[in-house]
Amino acid sequence: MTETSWHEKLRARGYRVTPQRQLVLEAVKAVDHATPEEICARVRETARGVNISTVYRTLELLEELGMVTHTHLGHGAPTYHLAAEANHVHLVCGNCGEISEARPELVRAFVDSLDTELGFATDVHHLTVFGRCRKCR
Amino acid sequence: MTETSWHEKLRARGYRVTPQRQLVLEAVKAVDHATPEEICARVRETARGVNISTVYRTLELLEELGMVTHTHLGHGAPTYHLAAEANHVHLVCGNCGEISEARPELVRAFVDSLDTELGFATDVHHLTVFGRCRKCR
DNA sequence: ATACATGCAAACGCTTTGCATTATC
DNA sequence: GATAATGCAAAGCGTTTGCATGTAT
Repeated sequence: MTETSWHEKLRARGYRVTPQRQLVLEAVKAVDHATPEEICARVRETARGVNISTVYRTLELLEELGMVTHTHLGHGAPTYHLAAEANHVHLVCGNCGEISEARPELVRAFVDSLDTELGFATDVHHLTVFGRCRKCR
Repeated sequence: MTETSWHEKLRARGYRVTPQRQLVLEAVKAVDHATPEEICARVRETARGVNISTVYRTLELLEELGMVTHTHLGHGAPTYHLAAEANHVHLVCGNCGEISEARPELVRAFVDSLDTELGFATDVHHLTVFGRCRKCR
């Protein structure tokens, strides 16, 4: 998505283009798999502060617009990343905590069967698989 | 698992068999997919109270012993159920909130491929798939 | 000028922790 | 009797909300 097109997307829905919203989106691009706190910290490295509640409100908005998605990788805060880059699945090791990614091809058959057999449309972006990695099993 | 065998399992590890621990396990059996609060409430229907912090400590213990597992079905508190009954996968609709279950056969090929290709041993009990149900897509 | 967006602080829901008391072993 | 488990209350973390102020349109 180009710079101008998402500005228009905001305005078309009655939302405004603000520095904070641009900064948060930049931070999500820069720091993949970042928590709201981390995004807030990242913004503060380059610009004068953005409030944590603004970060939450902005992430909610960006998610509604389909620009970012979030995933729960552990017990704590969720992590956000660009929707465009979210075509993989996360594997989280319950023992060592390592987070790896599985290529989308590995998931396709599973997603297809949920669709054809149950009519369920999987949100692959949001899919996280817990278990044990090669080293820890 | 028989009544006596899990008592021995507790004692073998230096844990004690207490009324609270038995009540919490009974509640997990009785109310499938219950949150800690719900488990606490359920116990209070039949017995004199169990403190919420004891419920948390007990669920952690039962999970460590491999007797119960938990899953995050939404944004709120996790839900607990018997590990023995956890051979299905949860499908959560992000629109209407409906929670359904997929038979383990539908997941097997996916789990197998993660195993053979990446050496990752999936904890099927913990797997929750977010998306849109038939009615909401 | 008119909303919408922000910052701040307070409240929130869920969970964990410290410590004195109680109960199992 | 020794030690683990409980209850209680306070604190913790992540998140949401109300409201006055600021700012994009």
